[in-house]
Amino acid sequence: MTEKQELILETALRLFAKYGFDTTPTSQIAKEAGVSEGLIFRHFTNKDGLMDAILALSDERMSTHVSRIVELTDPLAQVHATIELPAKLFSEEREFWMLQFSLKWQKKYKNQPYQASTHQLELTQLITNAFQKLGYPEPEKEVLFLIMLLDGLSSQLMRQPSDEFIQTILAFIKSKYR
Amino acid sequence: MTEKQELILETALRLFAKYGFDTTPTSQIAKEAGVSEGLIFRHFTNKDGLMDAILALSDERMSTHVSRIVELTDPLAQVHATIELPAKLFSEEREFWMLQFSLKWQKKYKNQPYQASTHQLELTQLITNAFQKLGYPEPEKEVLFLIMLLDGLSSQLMRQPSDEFIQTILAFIKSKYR
DNA sequence: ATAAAAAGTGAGCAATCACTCACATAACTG
DNA sequence: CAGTTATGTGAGTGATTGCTCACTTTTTAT
Repeated sequence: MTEKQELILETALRLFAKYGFDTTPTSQIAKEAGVSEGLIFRHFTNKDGLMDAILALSDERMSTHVSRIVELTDPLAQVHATIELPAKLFSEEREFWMLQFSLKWQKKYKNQPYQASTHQLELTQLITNAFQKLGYPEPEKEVLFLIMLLDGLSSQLMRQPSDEFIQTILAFIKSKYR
Repeated sequence: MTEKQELILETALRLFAKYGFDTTPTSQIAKEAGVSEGLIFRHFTNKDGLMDAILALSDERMSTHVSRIVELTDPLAQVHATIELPAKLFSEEREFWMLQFSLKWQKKYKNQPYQASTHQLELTQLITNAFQKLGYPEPEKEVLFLIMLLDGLSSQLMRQPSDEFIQTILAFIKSKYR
């Protein structure tokens, strides 16, 4: 990955997150990245290719986070770590994950990111087992419940990202699982 | 509201929900509605005006649903009715509400629909009181929790709209509040 | 050093899109 | 009925956009 390639990806990510994919012209990406427009197409074929490259990074990063949760041995610790995941994602790379979540609603990339990825499935399986070990009578439904909750949490985090708010709500959610 | 005006709105709604606002040309709306393209602009000024007209309907419809919940006297019944709200919205007018939810993530209409409307606030207040009456120690946090949960539920409903799934998950959620 | 491959440029093209406008028809109004 | 307003048409326009391509510069390989 060239220095300019990374620069293009970073800029595209920032602009896509800020203005949306369809409303961000490749000319603007080139301008703000300080490269010629043609270079974008040389490296990423077309505008969709740019998005695909950004999404490929999503999988890598998610993989790291999930494997850290898998490493935990205590099932309750796994559940709590999962609850903390959205806030962690947003604190580390806000724009990147905001783009991910906004994409969930776009038809084009419906089968790509966060939601139905291998890691999502792996995590679901893990937390199902965790709930089972913790003695919950309906672990599958419990996981679905948690997924929905964290989905909504992500949505809240995008609007109200103050540290105080995050800590309060995380503590409250965790208090429901002990 | 003319017959053709309604036809345009319906068609625009369907196409916006299916393909997204930015990627739906006004020419296609006109074509599928069986009217001339110029008529769209005569009635709705510009493409944004079309969207605004659609969003104005959102407020009306939500108002009906919220006032029905307000009319209930039992606080637990209010909570349960709120839990059923997303599924109700989707069963009645799927495309319409899908568009609403997808819009949440678009910068342009961030201050418009579902989320921060008067009715959202009214409902939040109502359910806060309901939780208080039910003896929950932290009613404000409890409401936020429920909002997030229902947000995530909406997201699930869009992907997996089978009746069986909906009934199962609704029953499970409601079993948490009694 | 030289050739070949890769990286980088930017003017320009074809297509698309939101929107206009001159005009036609239909619906009210007195 | 005549006059006025509202509704409806669709070809045309200017601006924008994704993308190409002929070309230059830099890097790599031998």
